[in-house]
Amino acid sequence: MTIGKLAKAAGVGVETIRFYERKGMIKRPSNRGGGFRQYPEDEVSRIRFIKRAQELGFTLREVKTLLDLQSKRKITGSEVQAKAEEKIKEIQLKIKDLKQMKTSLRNLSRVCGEGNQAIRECRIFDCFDGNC
Amino acid sequence: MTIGKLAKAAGVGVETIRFYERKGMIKRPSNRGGGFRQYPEDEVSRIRFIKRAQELGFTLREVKTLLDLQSKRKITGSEVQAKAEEKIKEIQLKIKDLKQMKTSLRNLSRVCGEGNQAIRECRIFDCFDGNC
DNA sequence: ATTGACTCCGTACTATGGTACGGAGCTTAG
DNA sequence: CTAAGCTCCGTACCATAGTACGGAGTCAAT
Repeated sequence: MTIGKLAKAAGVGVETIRFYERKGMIKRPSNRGGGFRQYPEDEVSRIRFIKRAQELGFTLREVKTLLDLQSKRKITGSEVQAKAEEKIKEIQLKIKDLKQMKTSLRNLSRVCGEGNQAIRECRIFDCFDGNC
Repeated sequence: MTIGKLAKAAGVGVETIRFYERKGMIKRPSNRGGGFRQYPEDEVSRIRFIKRAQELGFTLREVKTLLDLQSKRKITGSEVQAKAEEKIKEIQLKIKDLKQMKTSLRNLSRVCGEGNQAIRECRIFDCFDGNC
């Protein structure tokens, strides 16, 4: 498939794919005679993987390390395992932080929601400081 | 207090404060004769609020709307509440996705960890798609 | 064979959230 | 009074993650 088809199938722009290529996240195929990139069908899942991982809060740099795990075929399983465990720890921290945020926001919501009058006493600063 | 004192007290750089000023997140005082900004003590909590809200996943633009809510004294608590609830929903989705990803990485780790030989069959994409 | 759609490339531009620079003016301690 | 140190301002720069542009080449269909 051409770059345009790939982009459409993966739900991104053509330029995004060239951008990922420059970042070393996808390799350049260039089979077609005229210099046009010709991608295998399953490249779609690679792009989708990138987008999915991004949604989950990984930066492109981080996604690249995940992708590199998979593409180097010489490494041992325990190397992949180690990187995966590392990433799991990061994810656990992220979840913890997000839960903390949620609690703060709930407090804010609760305190501010009491009484539908104009606000006098909703001290947004205090809520975010953990004082309510 | 001068801009330097404020910056230090709030744990940010002087330039950051000028940046927030340009973004309309803090108003300019300029009491002192020589044109130097002279801030009231409690400006510190405003800056801290901005940093904290950012940590909680708000963009500066979003923080600004929260600050604007607070400075216009006419708004109802339910407006703040609604914004907070919206953010909570976003956070819950993120947590859900991260948990999914953690599971995927655990599977990846398990599958890849079996045998310390070179890898052939460890398919990271499949793991992220929930296929293992 | 020509047209229109697609692709090539480098470069420039966008937004976000700052950080750094440099020459000038102000302030304050000695 | 002088010198250090803080502040002024605009502007430029950084990383991240793309998006847009424009002239040239290519492909596919009529």
